[in-house]
Formats: sequence, structure tokens, C-alpha cells
Amino acid sequence: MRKPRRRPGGGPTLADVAARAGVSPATASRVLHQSTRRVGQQHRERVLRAARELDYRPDLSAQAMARGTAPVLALLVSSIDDPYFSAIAAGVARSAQRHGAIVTIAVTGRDTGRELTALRTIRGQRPRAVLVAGSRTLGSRHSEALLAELRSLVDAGGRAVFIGRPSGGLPAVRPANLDAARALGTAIAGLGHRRAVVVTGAGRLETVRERTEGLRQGLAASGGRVIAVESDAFDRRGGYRATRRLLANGGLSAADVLCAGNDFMAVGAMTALRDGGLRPGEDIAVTGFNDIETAADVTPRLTTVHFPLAEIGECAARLALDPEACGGEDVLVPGLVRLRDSSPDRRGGAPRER
Amino acid sequence: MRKPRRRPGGGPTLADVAARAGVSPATASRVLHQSTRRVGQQHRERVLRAARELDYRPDLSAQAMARGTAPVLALLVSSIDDPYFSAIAAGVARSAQRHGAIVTIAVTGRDTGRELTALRTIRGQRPRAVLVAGSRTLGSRHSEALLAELRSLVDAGGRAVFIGRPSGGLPAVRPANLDAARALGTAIAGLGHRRAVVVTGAGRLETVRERTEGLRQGLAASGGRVIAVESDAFDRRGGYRATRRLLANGGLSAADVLCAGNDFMAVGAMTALRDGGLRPGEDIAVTGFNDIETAADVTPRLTTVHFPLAEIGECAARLALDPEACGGEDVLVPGLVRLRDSSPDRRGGAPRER
DNA sequence: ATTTCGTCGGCAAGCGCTTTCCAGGCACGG
DNA sequence: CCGTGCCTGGAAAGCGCTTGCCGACGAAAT
Repeated sequence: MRKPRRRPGGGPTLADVAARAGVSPATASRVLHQSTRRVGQQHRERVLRAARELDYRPDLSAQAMARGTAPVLALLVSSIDDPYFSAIAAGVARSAQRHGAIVTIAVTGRDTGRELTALRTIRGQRPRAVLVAGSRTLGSRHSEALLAELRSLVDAGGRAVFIGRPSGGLPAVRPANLDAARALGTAIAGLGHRRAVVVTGAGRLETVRERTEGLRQGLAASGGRVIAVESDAFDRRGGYRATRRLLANGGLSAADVLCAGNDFMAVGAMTALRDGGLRPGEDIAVTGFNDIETAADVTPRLTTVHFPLAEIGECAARLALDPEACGGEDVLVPGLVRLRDSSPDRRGGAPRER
Repeated sequence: MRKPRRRPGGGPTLADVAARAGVSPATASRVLHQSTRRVGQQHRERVLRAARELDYRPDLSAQAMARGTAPVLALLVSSIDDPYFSAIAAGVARSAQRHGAIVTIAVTGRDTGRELTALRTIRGQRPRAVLVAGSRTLGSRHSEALLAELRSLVDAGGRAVFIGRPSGGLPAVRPANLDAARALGTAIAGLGHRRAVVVTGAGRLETVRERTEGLRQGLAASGGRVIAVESDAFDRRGGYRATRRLLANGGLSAADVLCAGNDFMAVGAMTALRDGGLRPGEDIAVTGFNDIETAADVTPRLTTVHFPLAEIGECAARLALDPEACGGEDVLVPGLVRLRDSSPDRRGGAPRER
């Protein structure tokens, strides 16, 4: 091409800065980018001043091109308008900003196929790191391909971190679902709610399994037990439907507590209970998971497990961006049981009649 | 540099594809990228096959560099772990994906200073478009700078669209707060709730002003009126605190309905009412705005105004990405009043005693 | 005084891709 | 039969930045 092309960037280039400072682009680059090479005080100042005067901003694509990698942190989530993921995203964004990285986000809708294509597109950006969030269904068809792609990225010098899902050898940071569920189980059984019905998502989901198993163990530790498990979609509607079914088939008649797989299901379940003539928190206790913002605002206030989701996101981003952070290891972030009105204390008082 | 450098991208390059197909890189580029130039069927197929066999993925930075602009849609939001913004983000992501654009997101925390720095960083990416979401406080110090930056981006061939905030001449898509508030006011006054107290955010926020004014007009249209306005933070805590103050100073004694500036404030207000011994929905009606996911899950279910936030995001993205979409114009997205239990019908029945 | 280093600037070679310009090749029309 | 277009393929010039290498210079060592 012979003629100057339009430059949508518009701004001044490094060459402009260098010219104004009366130095070579190489020197300008070394000043503006923390290089190992030292530059004389004289030149250094002139470059900095020129850059300031020109309001110079480096072209990230060009840098990426020259360096072979872009200051980009890519985040793959199943959905962004889900408090669980958006809380994680917030943490990731915060951490990324601190590391001077730009966050690009891809929404994959719990579809491993889309996950894969998104990742492939993303890789075109030569990102410094990729974070994959979202509970994966075990043994999905695309899992291997995804893992392979991720590994190839790592081989090429990038970083990959999983969030809240099995890692396949890659570093991961995840909520300690098992421990937290165990603690919750122990706590509610200790409160006198011994016979639990679990309303949760599909058993293929790792998260679902861990939480159910943890509840089982925790209840057992305090002399309680899980008397039934009902599965449906892992959201509010699923919680509603599953509970309706239980109501219909009498599955709840012997239960002291309904343990939902997450807060959304719990909320749905509470509505279903009311529709079925039961008073959640009084006729039957209810618990959730995640401690979404509104868990404390529903009536009765929901007993649940709080996970510091933003911190999980932050931690993952740090793991991915900070070369110091050693890789390959899994971080388990503990949860905190939040006992609230939906699981009142039944000890001492006479066993309530039903 | 004389020696080949490490290429974190790792993958095959266009040159590799061209070589394998036995054509020049120019031809390969023309095939792989929908160009105006036609390429012979023969060559076309060989290039496509080579690309497939090599699993070629173009380097986005290189493309951006050569073309002068990157297939990037940047989204600036005040916070991502807020259902309002995350719903918008979801719409944006969907639309962007359809247009083959990558979404990068920057969280600015309602701080115009950070908004500005974020935008400047982002511009280094030479994004195709920038979306700025978040209710802006009028007359902020950085507003002008932000606008200037945005305009310079537009001059350089990019696009800028505001979401839910004053546009300063740039295209914008925003919820029709005024109309919706008016409709809500009319509806609740029609239900018999005539004397309203408004609990809302700071008056500098455009959104707050519009909603309050709309309520005023709507109530008036049905013979009601706003008897007081109490401001505090535009979130749950603010709603709680403001309501406590009203409770303390008797500001609520003559009110039929408490109209909150958004659902979070409404939820906080309901809690405050309860703490003050009033039953929301029975002793006093409550309304919100936005129809967040849990608005229908609180007790009593919250009357509010639904805005199709995801569609707003989608619309904004389309406006920004689709060259066909004519710019410069503002799109107002209408809201839908959702009457629920928190504002029961008081017509006909005897005026309740307090 | 001469040689040996060590510093610091600048040159220039790319990074992978797009696009302009040019050169053949072909099919026409005159 | 030879010009005149038209069409397609390739060579090559960048896009803006980083960085390996070289050279020049002053300081330290001999």
C-alpha cells in the first residue's frame, strides 16, 4: 500500500512521541514500557513529557503483535445475568484492573459447544490468560476438546484457570461445596431438623453432587439423614416444580427441612410450599446455597451458605495473572453457614405437630 | 531481531495456510475474509481446505493492526454484580456475539474518573464501538472529558452509544423512566393509593429525577399526589435508612404508598417497615422499579415496573455494531407496570384503619 | 597512553495480516 | 489480427510497536 490509510485510532503514535522528544522510537519504547534496558535521565524525561503533551496512548494491538501476547484476561461464563457469575465477574474485573489487564467476556450458556467456539475465537486475541467458570457437566462430549485447547494455550505461554469446576489438571479455584454442605447439614440437624429432603439440580453437575453428598455427611454427623432427593432444573422454576411434585406425592410429609441446591431453588421451593399450604420456616425449614443478595430479603429470611464469590473471582484472576502465583494447584474457598429465620431452632421446644 | 521469537499464539499463520494451499498470502486473505475481490473457485477451495486442515485461526491483533480497528465492543458499566447492569450486559453479549464481536468489559464503580481512565485504556484497543452504561450524575467534572474522548472515537470511525443516561448528542438507548413512572403512578392511584411518599436516590441522578417526576405526574392524573420525598443511597441500605427516618419523623403517617426509586430500595424499605411494626402491602403499599428477578419472590410480591433490560443492551449493541442502524437518535424503551401484592386494590373496600 | 569494558542510542527486522498496485491472461470488438 | 478492457493472482508496503544487535562513547584497567 502506498498511500497512508485512515487510522481509526486517530491518536499519535510512538513515532510521533519519539520525534517530538528528539529520540528514536526504540528509546521512546524503552522509556514508556518498563524495559530492562536503562535510558538516560535526560532522554527519559523528554520522552515522558512528549507523551504527556501528545496524550499518547499505545496501540494495544500493535503491542500485542510485537510482543506476541495481549494484556487480556478472557472470562468464560455460562451466563452473566446470574448473580453467581456476575459476582465472580466483579472480582475478576477488579483483580484484572489491578494487574493492568483488559477483561473480555464470553457468554456460553452452559453449552460446551459454544464454550469451545468462544474459546477458539478468544484465542485469536492471544490472551495472557483464560478463566473458565461454570459448573461443568461431567463427561461432556466437548470437554476433551476444551481441555486440549486450554492446554495448547498453556503450552504457548498463556495461563488457564478454572473456576468452580473440575480442573482436569489445570489450576482451579472453587467453592468448598463439600465442606460447606457438610457444615450446613450439621448445623441444621443440630437445630433439630433431622429429616431432610434435598431439592436440587441434575446429578451430572459436579456442584450438585458435592452439595448433596456434603449434606448427607453433615446431617449424619448430627444424627439426621437425607430421606429423599428430588431433581429438576438448577434454578427457581426447577425448585418450584420439584417441590410441587414432592407435595403431590407426599414426599414431604415426614420431612423437617427442605434443603435446596441453591438459593434460587430455595426461593422457588418456598413459593411452592406456600401454594401447597405450608408455611416455610414454620411448618418446614428451608435452606439454600450461595447467599444471593436477596436471600436475606425473602420472608422468612433464608438460611444458606455464603461463598465469597467476588473473592473467588479475584483469586482466580490473580492466579492467572501473577507470574509469582504458583500454578497447578487447586484453591478451595470455604463457605460460611448463615443461619436465618427459615431454619428456626427446634431444640428444646416440644416437637411441633403437623 | 534476527531470530524467530516465541509465538505464544502458537498456531499456524496465514502464510502457512497460503503455502499449504499453494497460493499467495494475499489470495488466502481474500478467501478467508469476505473481500470485495473475487477469487477463483479453484483457489478458494484449496485455501478453505488448507485452513481447515491446519485449524487456522486468524490473529485478531494482527487483523486489528492491519485494518486499523478491532472487532471489539467495549462495555463500560458502573458495576457488573448488579442485576440491572448484568442484565444489560447479557443482552449486549448476545448481540455482540451475533455480530462476531468480542466484548470487553470495564467496571467503573460509578466514578467518572475511573470511567475516563477505563475509556482511555479501552481506546488503545481501537474498538469498533463503545457502550457506556450507568446513570450519570449531572454536571460531573469528568463528563466533558468523557464526552470529548467519545467524540474523538467517533471521529476516528468508531461508534459510541449511551445506555440509560443522558447522551450529549451521541446515540442512546434508555428506559422510558418518565413514561413508566407516570404509568405506575396512575395505576397505583387508580388502585386507591393516593398519598405517596417517594424513597429514592440522590437528586443528581437523572434516573431518580425522571422517576420521581413521572410518579408525580401519574399520581396527579388519578387524583393522587406525592406528599414527601426522602433521599438516600440508591440501593437496599439507602431504602432501609430513608424509611427508618420517615418512620421516626412521622413522615409515613399520612401515606398510602411508599414508592421506591428502585427494587432494591423497595426491599430495604419493606424490611424497615416491618422493623417499624408496619406490614408492607397491608398497612402501606410499596412499589419499586426495574423488576429484578427476586421482586416476585419477596413477600408481599413487589409491584414494580419491568424494563426489558437485556433487550436494551441488545438494542444498544445493535445500534453500535450495525452500520445500517442510523445513529444519532435516542431510543426510548418502554416499561411495563407489574401490579402485584404489595399494592393491593383499595377501591371499593372501606378505607382501612391505621 | 593504550586496551578493555560497560552503557546507552539507534538501526532495522520482524510480529501476522490487509490492501494497493501491477502484471499476465483471457475474451472481446474493431 | 491487434488493440482494449476486464478479471484474477501475486508482490510488497505498510499498520505501530518491541527488541536483538551494533556502534559510539566515556570510564576503568593495564
